[in-house]
Formats: sequence, C-alpha cells, structure tokens
Amino acid sequence: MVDHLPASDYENLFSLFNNLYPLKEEIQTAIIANSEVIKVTKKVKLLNAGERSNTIYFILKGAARIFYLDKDGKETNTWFLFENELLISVYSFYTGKPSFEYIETLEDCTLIAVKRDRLDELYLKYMEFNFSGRKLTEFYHMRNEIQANELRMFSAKERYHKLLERTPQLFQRVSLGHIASYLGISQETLSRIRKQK
Amino acid sequence: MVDHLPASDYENLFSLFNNLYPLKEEIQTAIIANSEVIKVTKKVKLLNAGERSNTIYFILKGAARIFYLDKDGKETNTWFLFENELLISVYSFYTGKPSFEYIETLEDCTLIAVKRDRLDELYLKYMEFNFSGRKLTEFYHMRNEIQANELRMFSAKERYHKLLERTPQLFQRVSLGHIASYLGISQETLSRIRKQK
DNA sequence: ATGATTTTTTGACTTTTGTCAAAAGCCAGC
DNA sequence: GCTGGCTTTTGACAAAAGTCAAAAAATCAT
Repeated sequence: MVDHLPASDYENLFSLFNNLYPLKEEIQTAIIANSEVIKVTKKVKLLNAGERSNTIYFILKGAARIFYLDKDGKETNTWFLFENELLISVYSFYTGKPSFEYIETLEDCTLIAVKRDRLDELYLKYMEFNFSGRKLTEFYHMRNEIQANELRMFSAKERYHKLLERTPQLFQRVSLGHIASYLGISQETLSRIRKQK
Repeated sequence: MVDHLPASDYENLFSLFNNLYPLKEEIQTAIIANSEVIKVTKKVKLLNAGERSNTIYFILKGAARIFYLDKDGKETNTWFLFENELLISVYSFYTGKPSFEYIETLEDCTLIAVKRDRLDELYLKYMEFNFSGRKLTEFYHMRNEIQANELRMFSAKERYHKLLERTPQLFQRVSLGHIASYLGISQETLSRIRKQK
C-alpha cells in the first residue's frame, strides 16, 4: 500500500505551489523527504469521524469524498476532490480536534501524503512556504464561500444546473446519490429535477 | 471621515496576529504606516457590486454585513462581522475581480483600513507575516465550511436554534429581516419559527 | 410625546422538497 | 446469459418553506 515513487510524481504539486511563489529546490527536497506517495483502493476511509485528521493528501490520481452522518445516520457529502486537489477535513486538520467528518476514496487513488506535524515544521522552517500556503487556503476558502452562497440563494433545481454547468465531469465520476446530499437535497428530488429538462 | 488615531488602536489587531506568530516591531510599524483608521456612520456602503474590493478592514468598533442581490433584486446577507473581525468581500478581494457582493455598515464603525496592494507588499516584504495570514485565512475558511455544512444538513428551525445558541449577541445587533436571509429562509418563516418555542 | 417609518408578525394559500415503499435499470462476477 | 447487489426512478402522500397582503409592534426624528 505504501509505495515510494520517483520525484517526478511531485511535479504537479510543485507547480501548484510554484505558480503562487517560487518554490526553492531546498523546500522541494524537504517536501519529498517529509511525504510519501501512497496508493489506496476505492472505498477506503482515509479518516473516520472521531479521529484527528493528521494528514493532508494531494491527489495524483483518483477521487475522494468528504461526508458526515446526520442525526438519522444518513451520509451527507460536503465535498468531492479530484486530481491536483488537496484533501483534508478542514475542521479537524486546522484545529487538531477530533473530526466529525469522514474522508473516503471514491476510486483507486494515488496520493501524496504529508503528516500535519511535518507540514507545520515546513511552514516554520521555510517562511516563504506560508506565502503559497496562504494563497492556496484563500482559494479553497473562496470555493467554500461560493458553495455556501449557492446553498442559500438558489433552489434545488438551480443548484443542480449550476453544478452541472460548472463541473459536468463530476456527474461522470460520482453517483447521483452522492451528488444529491452535496446539493443539500434528497436523491428523489434530484432524480425528479433531472427528468424535468 | 478619515482620522488618524494613536497606535494603541492597533493593539487588538496586533494581538490577533501576535497570537499566531510573533509580530516584529518592524512589521507593526509598517502596518501602521500602510493603513489608516477611519470612521464611518451606519448604512454606509464600503463596497458596491461591480467594484473591485481593494481594501481589507479590521473592525475596531461597530458591525457590518456582506450581502448580494438575488435575481429578484432581494438582498441576501452572507455574513455579519463585528469587533476584532476582518471584513472583506472574499471573492473580489482574493481575485481582484469585480465584486458581486456589497459591504455595508450596520452601525457607526471605527475601522482599520489596509489597501490590497499595500497588504500584498507587506506579505512580500515580510515572509513570516504570511504565517499569521495563513492561519487567519484557515480560521475564516473553517467558519465558512461550518456555515455551508449547516445550510446543507439542517432545517430552517435547526439552523435558527444553532445560530441563537452560538451567537446570541447577533440577535441583539442585527434585525431579523437580515438574519433570515443569512439563514437562507424568508423573514416570515423566521418569525414563525421564533414563535413556536 | 407623536406621527412616520421601519420591522416583525399573522393569515390564507401555493410551491417546493421530503419520505416511504416499490419498481426499474444497471453492472460485475459467475 | 443469469443472478444478486447497487443505483436510479416513480408514485402517493406529508411536511417544510415560500408568497402576498395586511395588521401589529417597535423605533426614530422632531
């Protein structure tokens, strides 16, 4: 399950950072030294509710979802992540407190995994690394805000059409049952919306 | 309207940063030199839709809201901010693109205002400033995520009770009409929920 | 205080979305 | 090609929330 691959696997991760602020060789080396490339099959839980999230993943290949259980024990998906995206349970990873969310792979995945304490060390040792870190956080923050706005402003039907328009690929890779709870509606309602037009 | 006040006004802002990473004297001086303390009365628009958000505000005193207009021209509030909180239109401030949101004061306010290009300069000149910047962004990101989750997971009634429990002061300072759209419900529904219990 | 706003509540009715149960469709493995 | 599990759709009904219009209550300026 753990598998060390050549540095070229880090290309996409590095260019993500590099586009925001030049990533020195030294930091690149440190990142490689403090991470590992892992492969997991689909339907594997990378984090369970109650556990502390202590790893951040960069998705090289595959897809994952973040969800939690509502009071009736039903799963509510809060996010789907794909290639070249960062995968964490925001609340638990940022606070170090036990998670209320689960992280589960949707497909067979290849991931770069960095432990939280290692990442913290990198941030403390290389201050300019925080520049890119800040920018990336801003980006994810923004996505989150758009999501919250849409949940507030739009009806189920409008949310569906917006999602379909923005990320049609999502519907190729994620089941409708999963997408429904992400949209904040029941699976039946989603099915009826889809039939309408 | 513009009013330069003594450095002691910066105390709360500095300690906010200082709690995350030591804020050198030099940076403190630079922040003071690159910002101004302003006073605005209530109901003043700090940002209009269509404009580019180029200022970040730290609220010393007062309250503000962020909202936008839905397709029927009705206001939807997305956030309320109070003392010791940072005030921006996330999307526009981060991307530099025209805002779809408005920022408006709810009360007479005293604010520390920093222009975006000045802030960017500070971030570039003082790399460790990005450490605190990252942490702060993480914090606001997290709040946003909680908000989105609650919009998805809970009914109007549950959202109201959660909000009342978490921030009862909000109801002291913000009208119910404003709170309703923040909760993603109509004013009438909020009124009925409140009567129920 | 008082009249004028503004905010909040109420009532009647409509629309949207949810729930439960069952049927249909799809797909992997034999 | 068949079988069993999973996903998606459908139907009937219930609950939640929205809309519109008007009344009541609270707040503000004079």
